[in-house]
Amino acid sequence: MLKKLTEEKREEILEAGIEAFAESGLHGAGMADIARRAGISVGVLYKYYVNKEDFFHACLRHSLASLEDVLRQVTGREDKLLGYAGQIIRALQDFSRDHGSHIRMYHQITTASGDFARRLAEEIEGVTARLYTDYIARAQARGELRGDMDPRLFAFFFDNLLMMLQFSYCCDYYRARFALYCGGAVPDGGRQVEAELLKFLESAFTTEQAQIPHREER
Amino acid sequence: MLKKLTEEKREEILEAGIEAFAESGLHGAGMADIARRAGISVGVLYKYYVNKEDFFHACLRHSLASLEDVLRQVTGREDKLLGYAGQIIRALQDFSRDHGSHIRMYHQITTASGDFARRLAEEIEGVTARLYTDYIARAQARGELRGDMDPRLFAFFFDNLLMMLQFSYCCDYYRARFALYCGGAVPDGGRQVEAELLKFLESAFTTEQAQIPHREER
Amino acid sequence: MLKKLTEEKREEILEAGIEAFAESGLHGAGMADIARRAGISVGVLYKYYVNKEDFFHACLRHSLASLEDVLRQVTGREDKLLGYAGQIIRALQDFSRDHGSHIRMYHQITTASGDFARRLAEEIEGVTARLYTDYIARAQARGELRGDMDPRLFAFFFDNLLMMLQFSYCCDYYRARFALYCGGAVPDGGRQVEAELLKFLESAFTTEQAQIPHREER
Amino acid sequence: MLKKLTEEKREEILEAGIEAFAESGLHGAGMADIARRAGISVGVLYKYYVNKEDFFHACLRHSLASLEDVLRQVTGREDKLLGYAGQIIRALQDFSRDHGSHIRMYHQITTASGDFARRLAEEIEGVTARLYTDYIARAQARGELRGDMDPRLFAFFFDNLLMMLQFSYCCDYYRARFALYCGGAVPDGGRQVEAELLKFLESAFTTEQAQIPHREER
DNA sequence: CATGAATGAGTGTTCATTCAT
DNA sequence: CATGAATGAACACTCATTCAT
Repeated sequence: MLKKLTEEKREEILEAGIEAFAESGLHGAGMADIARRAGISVGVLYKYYVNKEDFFHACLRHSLASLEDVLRQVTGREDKLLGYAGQIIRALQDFSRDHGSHIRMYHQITTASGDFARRLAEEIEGVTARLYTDYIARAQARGELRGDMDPRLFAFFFDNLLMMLQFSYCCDYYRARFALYCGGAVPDGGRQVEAELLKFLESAFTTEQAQIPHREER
Repeated sequence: MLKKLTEEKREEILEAGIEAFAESGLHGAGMADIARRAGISVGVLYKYYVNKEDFFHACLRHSLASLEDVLRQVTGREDKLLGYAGQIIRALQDFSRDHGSHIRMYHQITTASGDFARRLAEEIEGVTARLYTDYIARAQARGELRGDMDPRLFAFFFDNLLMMLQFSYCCDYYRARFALYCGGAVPDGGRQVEAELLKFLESAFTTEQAQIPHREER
Repeated sequence: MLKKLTEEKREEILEAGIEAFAESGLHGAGMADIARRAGISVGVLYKYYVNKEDFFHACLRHSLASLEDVLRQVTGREDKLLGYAGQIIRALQDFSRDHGSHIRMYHQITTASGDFARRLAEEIEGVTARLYTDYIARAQARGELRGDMDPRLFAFFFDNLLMMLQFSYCCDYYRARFALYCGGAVPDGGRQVEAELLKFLESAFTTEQAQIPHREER
Repeated sequence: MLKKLTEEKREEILEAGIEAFAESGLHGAGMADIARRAGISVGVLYKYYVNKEDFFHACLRHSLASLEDVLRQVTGREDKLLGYAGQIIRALQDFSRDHGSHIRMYHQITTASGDFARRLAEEIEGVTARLYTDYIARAQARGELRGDMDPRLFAFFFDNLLMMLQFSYCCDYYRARFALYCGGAVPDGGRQVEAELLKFLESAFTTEQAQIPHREER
């Protein structure tokens, strides 16, 4: 669709869009503002993208591509859980540091509703959902993880913790919330957070409980 | 701030606001729409609330009050972790079912930025952050929980899992995401999710690891 | 649809719209300009009319109503052709003088195309087309008009002459064109034009030709 | 004004312009669209024509040239009214069939206003106005036409009927209007319309009335 | 010299907020 | 007091015109 735009300029425009959408959401971001950030005129946006929604999708696809790049490097090498999780955590921490606005945009996207939300969720989460579920199921089959868990739900919990970690690095609200727990901004480049999260995950994933405590109705 | 409004009408107005903000966010929700939902005129809104932001804050305070009611009932009785967590989970599941729009509004709020975000986070998360951190620290001191953990970070992880659970019950995006993991909507009234989450938490919180695996630089 | 607007203001708004559409056409006229002419804000227009096209149709209906008022007064009393035509001509001359912008708007409408044009033509011309055709057919049956004519086509020619007369009174282009024929603006309040047009029509409608001249292919 | 363009390309560009102006009017037609239709770039348009209005005038002059060609062939041979009118009608019918967009453009032009309208009217109608008025005056002097008419006004009525005929062949609105009178599209290549119009004209132009009916004030 | 990408003022439409009734 | 009509700034999107390549 793009012809004369250099790849560089194209990226600059998309990054400007991602920043705007990250700050204000799909509805709140203004095309004029995006153009100004990117150093172009509104006309250019409408030359290459049919409308705001189309441009938004282009930003999303652009961002997903770089996210997938990062994940590909990690998920190639099968590993023990701790190594695997540690690599993913550090990869996502890096991604958060370098592409905070992408994470913020994803977070904005989670406020979507209706069928639009469903399509976005599938587009964004589909890859990791399968990735994590499959890995965990395989590791469970190999006997590396506890047998008494539903791999799908545990994968879900795993991803939940990772998502919240990213949001806590990038989104103002979650950063403030993190500070409430730890009394300050994210410390020491995330080293300690990483270590504690790994502890948390290792125990959760590997320690089988003697028996499921029986609970009657609430 | 309110004078002649009956308490009943006041609640109706605030609930209408919460629903609107839950659907569309602070910026997206329309004052005229809110007035229509509440069966009043816009004039009334502006009589009792100076502007949209002020009204939004009133909605938030109203919602926080009912959330604190729920939590108070649970957190009064000190308990073993499993019992404690189980009670909270079920309380939040109930709250999600009965007040989905409140949860969705909280979620919308997490997209705030700047100092506004900080103040909101403190207002909303302050209570639970202290609650969870203190409980966990005390339980750890009693020797009920593992000693090799940072109680603040583990409280943070604990709250992360609970927040995501609530969003996964109430917000369209997270519901769709949950379906990607579990191949359908939230099942059996959340019984199974609750059970698995408790397993996850119990192991994470009680099982001490032999040694923290040493990791060099990324 | 209108509630608080006085009938007076409503008319003022519609007249402002008619003037704007008369000058610039449906596409060329600006809602902001119309609001300014009517002494209101754009918001009012959009409160009472869903969009520009809807407002345009309201203007058209308003204008057609006043046109039909004028025609009703004339066409009630059946008359000999000359009296009938004379009355219509004078009524339309009056209408042109008092509601020039309406005529100019009709003229703008004739530039429509596609199905939109068809619907407009039926809405605007349907009444007069039937009126004239029926009158002429009846007068022909009574033996007052020549027998060797197709009443529908002659009604069509009759209406053509009337339309052009109105345009020649109201539209700048046609006024200038009229001046080319008569060396000045429309003279003496249209008395002479009326007299000559009646002569033209009377002969055309009443004089039967000896034989239709036979013509072969072009 | 044109330099390197072949005559062929020049015509193609002007025809593309005429079609666009015919469809959408001076204001509505888009320069980019015109360039696309003509298979050139917008830059070329602005190389040879200073702006849209200038280009529009070039289109108009081009069209007038071909219209004058057609009229010249007819009006050379002086003839009796019926033959003269018949030739003109058929010539205009042919022109309408072959150059419908030209007629539609003329029609669009009639929506002009102010001094712009005056200049256009003189440019377009000047020729025929003089042509018809002179012919009729001469024929009247020869005793072929009725003596009790104003040749200028009768020429005006004559041209009115011809203009409307052309519009009724080419413009969507007038086509629909014609259908209201005759219950369908223009029939049989216009043969019947031509015959009836000739009847109408012959009687109107040749039959002298006994006395002008005296009319007092309305 | 042709191209068509870039510009940016202008248009239709929405919505927070005010204020006459 | 309550109402909801009126205001007007803001935003998505278009298109005549320019100018770097």
